Amino acid sequence: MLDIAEVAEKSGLAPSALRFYEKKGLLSSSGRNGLRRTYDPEVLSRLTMITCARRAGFTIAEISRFLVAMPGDAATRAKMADKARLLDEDIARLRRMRDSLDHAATCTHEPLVECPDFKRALAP
Amino acid sequence: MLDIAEVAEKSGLAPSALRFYEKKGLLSSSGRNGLRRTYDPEVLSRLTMITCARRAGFTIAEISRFLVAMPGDAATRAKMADKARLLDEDIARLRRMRDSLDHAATCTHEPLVECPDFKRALAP
DNA sequence: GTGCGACTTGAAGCGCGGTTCAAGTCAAGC
DNA sequence: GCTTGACTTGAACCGCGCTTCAAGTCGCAC
Repeated sequence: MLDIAEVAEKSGLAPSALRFYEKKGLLSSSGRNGLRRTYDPEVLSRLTMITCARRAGFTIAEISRFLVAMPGDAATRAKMADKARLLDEDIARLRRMRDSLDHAATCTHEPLVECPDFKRALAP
Repeated sequence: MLDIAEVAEKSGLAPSALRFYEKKGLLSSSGRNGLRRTYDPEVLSRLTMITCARRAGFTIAEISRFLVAMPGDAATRAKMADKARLLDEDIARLRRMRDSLDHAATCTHEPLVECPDFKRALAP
């Protein structure tokens, strides 16, 4: 069993964030030692997932809905597939942005914002 | 010349957002008709860029720094290249998240969060 | 000249994702 | 038993990216 400081250190999250996630239903401490939360080591992989999902642009509320999903929950499954398609669009957008930035870093247009290559890449 | 309502409609942004961007230095109205802002049609492509950059995760402050970049500004160029490399990481993360969601949509593990395939995809 | 309505301003408010703070509780070491 | 210090709580606060609101100003039609 881990205490909150250990989980914070291993997950890279602040203790306040862990308590915040618990209040929001993303996380549960597995028990208490007195007042103090104790955590099953398994929470670490859950936190990895949560952090990854957050960085992919999911809100706390979305993540908490997905984390309770069961195989029989067709509606949630469908939403996951929908989200995957939205991520496809995000990925395409980020790729264009990256290519524009790569171009911008060497382009000699003055001012940069007027470069036709730069603009074309961003406004398909 | 366009007025704020026209720019709002064509750009898909709220008039309040246009005023907000102007206050933050991302945008400038080209003049006034009395009190009212008038816009050069060229702002539309600038807004397209801004919206794209926002959706790629850039903050207002970052975008405004990039938009004033000149070819001679080596420091800003370098930052653009750095940002492009960060986007590479974001893109990789989003791809993993998308693949996990695609898997999750059909996986029969109970509960889903325990599926080893799902976890492996998210925690490389 | 007198409405009307779409604009103007600054200030306040909101949802998100937390952090910070004050006050209190508890386990462990002396 | 008493201190110490890491935890606990709820409430207040923060930065971001806007939106909303109240009060005021203007162009234009009548």
